[in-house]
This record gives sequence, structure tokens and C-alpha cells, in this order.
Amino acid sequence: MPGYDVPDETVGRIVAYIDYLEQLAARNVATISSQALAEAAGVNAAQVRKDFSYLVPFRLGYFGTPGVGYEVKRLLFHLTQFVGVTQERRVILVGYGQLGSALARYRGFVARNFNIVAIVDSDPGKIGKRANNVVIAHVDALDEVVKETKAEIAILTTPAASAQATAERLVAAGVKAILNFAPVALSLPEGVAARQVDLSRELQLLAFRVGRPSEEGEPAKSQGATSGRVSE
Amino acid sequence: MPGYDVPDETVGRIVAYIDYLEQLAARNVATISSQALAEAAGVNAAQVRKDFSYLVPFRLGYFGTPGVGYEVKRLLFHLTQFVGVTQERRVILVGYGQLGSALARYRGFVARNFNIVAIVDSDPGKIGKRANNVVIAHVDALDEVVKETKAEIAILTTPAASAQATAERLVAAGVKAILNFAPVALSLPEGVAARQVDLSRELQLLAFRVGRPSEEGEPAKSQGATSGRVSE
DNA sequence: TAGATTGTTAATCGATTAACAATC
DNA sequence: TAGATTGTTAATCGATTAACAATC
Repeated sequence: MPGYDVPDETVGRIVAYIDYLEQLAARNVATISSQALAEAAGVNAAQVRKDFSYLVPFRLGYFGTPGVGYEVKRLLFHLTQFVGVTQERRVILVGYGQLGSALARYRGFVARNFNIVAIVDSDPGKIGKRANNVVIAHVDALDEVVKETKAEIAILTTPAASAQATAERLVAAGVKAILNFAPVALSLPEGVAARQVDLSRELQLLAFRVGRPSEEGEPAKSQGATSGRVSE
Repeated sequence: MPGYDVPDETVGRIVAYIDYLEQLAARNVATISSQALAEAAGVNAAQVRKDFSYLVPFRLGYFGTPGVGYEVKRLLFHLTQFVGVTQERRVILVGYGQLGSALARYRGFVARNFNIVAIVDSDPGKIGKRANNVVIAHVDALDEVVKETKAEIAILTTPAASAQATAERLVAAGVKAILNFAPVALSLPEGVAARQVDLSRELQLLAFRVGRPSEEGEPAKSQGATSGRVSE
């Protein structure tokens, strides 16, 4: 497994550095210091240098010039090579509901070379429709679809109840990584990479930080129809 | 500042425990052990107990019965109180593009008492349209909209370039927490809670873990010496 | 050279996990 | 009582940050 001891945090930050370096490159900025890069990414300068140090064993360890900084273009090239951004990636989208369909159209993915090569759903009404240049297939055909399209990464937006079972089928079919939007912890075999994005959880966390707006005695409101109108 | 030394991780897990406990409650399961809860949430049993121990200073420290476990209903009540799930939360959605519109319709939010009370966008074509029972307003009116609706949490789905400026205006208008989908690190004043969800970054992280499909022969992961340094 | 900034080692911080006495 | 499981303290692990010699 490539880069097995590079922490997720480091890889994530390197992706962020790449974003920023691309802007710099577009503006023809020649060099940048770890300090400046750190500020842009909202992290510590030592962190940046430490992150770069992980690339050394990958023989991608160019790096900076003491007293000067990093050559933007060269750094960008190395980081890009490291993360493999240039590689086209084949993605299968599982679940074409509200969230799934939005993700299918999300431009950020295309921009990053993520190619949605298959979509499956369980709703018969959706099967056969075309979305994103791909015909939606039934989830029962998941196995063949994965094999035919050679999808290696899955985006999972099924309901929580079916997520684990579906994930297992994906893995059995050969998928190597899963981005899971269902609010359940997946238990997967070693060697399959997974990340969970739990949107409600994020909001609840924020709500907790905000605190209880008016501790007690606030009249309970019927949660349905708050007149959420915006004046105009 | 409620619970300021409770780690984000703990709060996040407590939300996950709540999810699972609700299922148990619905099935009329009476008690559960930290071990069983841990398995369901994909964490360590000590972790679960440690997480609960953070609630003690909040005088919500019921908790379990040694040798028996936790009463599902009672535990659920306490955790729910702690996180404040029952509170209705007012959310403003900033940016009504592909992702924004999907989030507006996302049922998981409503189910958790998150109420989208306002939507703003910069596209004149969208202004005045109705979505989610709310009339879309122009982002220029952001300040008034926040004040009128008393939104306390913002979901930010603007392009990266405008995210920081918009976030500052949100904070100035009184928003206390921001869920940021734009791929930039926001720099915000103390006391404003923020979380970033960067979808492309998640995918790139997974892509990295999958490895470069074509090539083989990365540095050996066997501890010390990388013997096979491949040529440049 | 003097000033700036790297790459890396060591110190610090915080979160996870193990261990175990308390106790139902 | 014997077995199970809690709540908490201590040990471990890993990630972040500070510090600094190397060096452009």
C-alpha cells in the first residue's frame, strides 16, 4: 500500500496546498515560503514543512531552498505527482436521491479528474434515465456495473439501513475506496479505504458549539411551519 | 461557554450514539453496554465510557449501572439534552447552486430539527424564487436577512473566491457557526464555530489511498529500510 | 557576509486505549 | 457470592508545534 504511513491529515493538507499553489502559479508567483503557504492554508509553518518531509521516501523530495523558499511550479508538480491528481479516477455513484444527484453534477469533482462512470439506484422510476452522460442502472446489477466500468471509488448515498450491505457488495465487486454519506459507521476489510461525511452530524456539532440559545422556558415551537420567509 | 473542553470528536460520537440508541429505543431494547454501543459505532468501548464522562460536569452524568450497562431510554434522554438535539435551529443557506439546492432539500436536516429559514444567492435569475418554503434573497441583503430570521447557523456553498468575505459578513450579521463547503480555510474570530466539508478533498484522499492504478512498486512498507528505491 | 528559511529533531499537546478498583 | 460492567486513572500513541543547526 503506497504511502501507508502518511497520515490522512497530511494528505488532506497537501491537497489544500495544491489548490493554493495553482492560484499562485496562475498569477506567475515564482516562490513561496512555508510561512506564507501556512497562512493561506490556515495551518502552522512547521506543519507545512513536516508535511513535505513525508514525501521524501517517495523520492519526490525536491524541495525548498533555505533562505528562499519553494519554487511554486516545481513544488506544485511534486505535490501533484505525489497525490496523483493527474490520474483519471473512475467513480461509481450509489444512490441517486437528492444528495446523489447533486454530487453527480458537482463540478468540483470533474475539475479534479473524478469521472462518474456509473450510477445505480434502487428506484425503478430512475432506472434507464440518463444522468451525467451515464445510464442509471439498478442496484442489483451493481456487481456487473462495477466490473464493466472498472470503477475503483464509490460514493455511497444510500439510506443508512442499506449502507453496510451495499458497501460489502461494492468491495466484493472490486471497489477499493468508499466515500460514505450514510450516517452509519461502515465496517470494511483491511485495505479498503473509507471516509465518512455525515452532514447532519456536522450541523449538530455546530449547534452544540452555539449553545442553547435560550436555556429553559422557551415556548416550544411546532417545528414544521416556522414562517421562514425572507422579506423582499 | 457551554462545554468548551469537550472535544469535537466526542460531541460527534455522541451524536452517533444517539442515532443508534434511537433505533434501540424503537425496538424497545432496555439496556446496552458500552461494549455493544462501541461496536455499533465502530469505536472502542473505553472510548464510549470516556465520552460519557465528559457529561458529568454538566450535571447530566447519570449514567450506567456497573454489571448491567446503560438504560437505553435514560441514556438517550441525557445525551439528547447534552447535545441539544431537541432545540430547533435556524439555518441560513448561502449559495443556491448544485450543492446548495440539494442541501436545502436534504431530509436529514429537517429530521434533526434544522430549519432552513433563509436562502441567499448572487444569481439574479434565482432571486425571488421559492425553495423549501423560503423565498431566495439576494446575497447583498444578507445582513438584513440574518437579522430578520435570526439565523444562527450558516451553510456556506459559495465559490471559494467569495467564501471568506461572505463568512465575514455572516459573522458581522450575528451568525454563530458556519458549515463551510467552499474549499478554502476560513479565518474567523474566536467564538465563531466552523467546520469544513471539502468533498473534492475527501475524494482525493481516497484516490491517494487507492494508489496509482497503473504503477506498482512503491517504497516497501516494511518498517525501516526502503530497499527498492526505484529509479527517477 | 548577514538575513532568511529550510529540513529535522525534540518537546508538547491531546486524544485513544488499556487496566483495574468499585460496585451492581 | 461470582460475573459483568462501570467510571476513572495511567499508559500509549500519534499528531502538532517549537527550536535550531544547516545552508542558500
